[in-house]
Amino acid sequence: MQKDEQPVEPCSGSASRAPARRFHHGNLRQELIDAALSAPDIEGLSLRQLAGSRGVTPAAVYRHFDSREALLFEVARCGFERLRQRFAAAFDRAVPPSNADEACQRLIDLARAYLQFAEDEPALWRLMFGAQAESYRSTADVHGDPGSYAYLPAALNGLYQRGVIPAEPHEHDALFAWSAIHGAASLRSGRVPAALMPMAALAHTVAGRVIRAMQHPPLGDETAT
Amino acid sequence: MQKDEQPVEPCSGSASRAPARRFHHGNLRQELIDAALSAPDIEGLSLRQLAGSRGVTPAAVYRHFDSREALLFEVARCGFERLRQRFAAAFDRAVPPSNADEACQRLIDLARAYLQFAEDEPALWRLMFGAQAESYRSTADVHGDPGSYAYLPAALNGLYQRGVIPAEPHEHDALFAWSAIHGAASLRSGRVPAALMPMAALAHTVAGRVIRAMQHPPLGDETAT
DNA sequence: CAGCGAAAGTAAACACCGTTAACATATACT
DNA sequence: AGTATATGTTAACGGTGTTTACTTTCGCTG
Repeated sequence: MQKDEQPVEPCSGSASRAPARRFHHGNLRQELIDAALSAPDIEGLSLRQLAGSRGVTPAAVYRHFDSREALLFEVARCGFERLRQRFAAAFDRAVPPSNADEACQRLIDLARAYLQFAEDEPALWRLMFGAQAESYRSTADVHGDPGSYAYLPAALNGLYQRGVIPAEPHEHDALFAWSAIHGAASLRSGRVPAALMPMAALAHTVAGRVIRAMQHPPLGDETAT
Repeated sequence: MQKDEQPVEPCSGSASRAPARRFHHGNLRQELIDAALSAPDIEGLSLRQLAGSRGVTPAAVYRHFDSREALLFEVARCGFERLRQRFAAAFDRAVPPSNADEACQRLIDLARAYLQFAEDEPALWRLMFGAQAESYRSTADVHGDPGSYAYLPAALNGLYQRGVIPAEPHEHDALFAWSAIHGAASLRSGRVPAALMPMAALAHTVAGRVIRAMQHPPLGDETAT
């Protein structure tokens, strides 16, 4: 039950202008989202502060969103859109992969994009995948939006087509790959010292091992298909 | 700057007694922790409700904790202790591993314990590893407490000693294994349908593939050590 | 056993929060 | 011009974490 329904919007990005304007300043909804997007602690944001930062009363927010929750939901949607764009940029670097190395690199790039996103926008990342995240990605797929989830299976398929992995990838393979990458990002954004391994190396390590894991039949099933 | 400093306590477990007692009911601190431990949404808990549920005034809480945050911190500590106990139970089933299969099984059991914990106590899990978790595990290692983090490297060492994996495990190996398992738990406690794969199968799949990944040199480094 | 200090509770207040209802104003259309 | 609507404001409600000042009980020591 959203109140505005603007058709998705490019999730702008240019935030923090002068808050002063008189009565109708015509652009509040997006300004609120933008301000939230660039807050150091999105989930901890107070609706009143947020409104105040745009030079507006708390109640004004309710002309554009049903609740604080609904606002954060929209913010999360923008986050997923940003993530999708990063995936697209990383993925389209080499489509289709012309050889095995390129197919591998594509998965590595995907992992790197994911990890980099978590590092670049930790608050947004926490909003999207954190504790209460379920409510913010309820409408969407595992990734928040089916569009961005499609990249991973596609990358795995590329590995299969280029002969890097012997078997056509299953759902389990995607789940495992996704688990490893997501887990790495989770740990990195948590307490694991970021300096322990540079981002690119981490992406390479994780994606590389995921590939290695898929190159052989599962444990306890030595008879390959 | 904790106020009580009771020497760790076994993190009891027996919760929810009758709230009625007069003035000094002698056991409040632990009762508060226990009540929080078994709340459906620990992070969303209101200090006032919590106090009320134990038949006590909000201000009484401050005789035992510096703040709500400090209370949740103690709750998280209990969570990490419970997790450690589960690890211990899973791990000690076969120490030392007498053959390769047992060494593998040990890692699988560890993964299973981790996943099972996330499923059994989702609220506690979210508190420990969720959005604001950093503040709750600040004193501890990646796991919240060095004791529980030691199990994973030990299991990997077992794999090496039994010849399942060719190279002595590095920090990277542990990080990768931990990432995959933690990621799987994260996704499962999130939106990935739990019914997609039964717990035991998931643990087997994830741990199995982690092992497979470690059985061969990293990508781009075909020359084994 | 009396008395006293510390421990552990209460009561009342503060500032802040999300949310709502009633009201005010600027804009857009006929 | 005049009105409907979108978009603001003001004031209030109940709930929150936290503090301050006061009160009661426990445990000790003379």
